[in-house]
Amino acid sequence: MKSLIKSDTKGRKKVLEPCLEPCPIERGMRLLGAKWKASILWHLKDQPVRFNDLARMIGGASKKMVDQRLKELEAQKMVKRTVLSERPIAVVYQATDFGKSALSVLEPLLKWTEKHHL
Amino acid sequence: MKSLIKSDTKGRKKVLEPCLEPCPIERGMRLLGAKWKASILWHLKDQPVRFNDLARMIGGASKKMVDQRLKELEAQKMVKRTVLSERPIAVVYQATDFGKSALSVLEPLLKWTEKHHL
DNA sequence: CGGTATCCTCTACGATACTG
DNA sequence: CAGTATCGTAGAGGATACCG
Repeated sequence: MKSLIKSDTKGRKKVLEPCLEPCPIERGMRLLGAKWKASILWHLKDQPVRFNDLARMIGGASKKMVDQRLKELEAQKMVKRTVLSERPIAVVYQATDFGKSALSVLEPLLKWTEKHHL
Repeated sequence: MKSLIKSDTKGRKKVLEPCLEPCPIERGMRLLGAKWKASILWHLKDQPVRFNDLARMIGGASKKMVDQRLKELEAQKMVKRTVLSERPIAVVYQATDFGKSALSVLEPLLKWTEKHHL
């Protein structure tokens, strides 16, 4: 599925692409359905997590992917990035309230998946 | 995102690939998150719909895509295909109870998307 | 009508190496 | 540690034409 963020004309900052699909479920899926996205958000719901720790938690996703998804989530205001210290640099990510609201919306999906052993 | 169905060794019938991700939300998204999938299912929840009608309803998706998603949904037992008549051939698709249960699980996502004007 | 077949493009995703 | 750069590939997805 297509990425949601693009660089602006000069390649400077990242911009969120609006989704124009008429069906709201479809739009919702596009917003949250990217590979690893829900999983990443899930791991950030309870405590702030450092980048490499997160990457390790999501076994299977490369750092590049984790990074990319995190940037999307940040642009979507679902995740907040905090720099704890430079040199040695330390960064943590955590789900915002909005991000948590997204997760709560996915909770039924979680139950459903488990219930049917999928 | 990768397709969920593959041909068997001899290219005969289609087989459902199991998803091995540990996170149930992630798995759920993989099951339902493919492009157009939720949207298609949505249109089949109330009445049976014929193939071409469906393709027209999902403006933007090619027949090929609609066909592909329908086959996945069928393999997942979320949609039932019924041949009404040959020559002229007529086929309808409708959501099974299981398919409807999947939709009900996505209902909160729908509300959430609308509430936040996404 | 309900699909297939073909061709093509694009980009998501992965592996690896590297940097401040 | 927290990323970025680079490169390579598979396959998702689209356009169009065709078929029984």
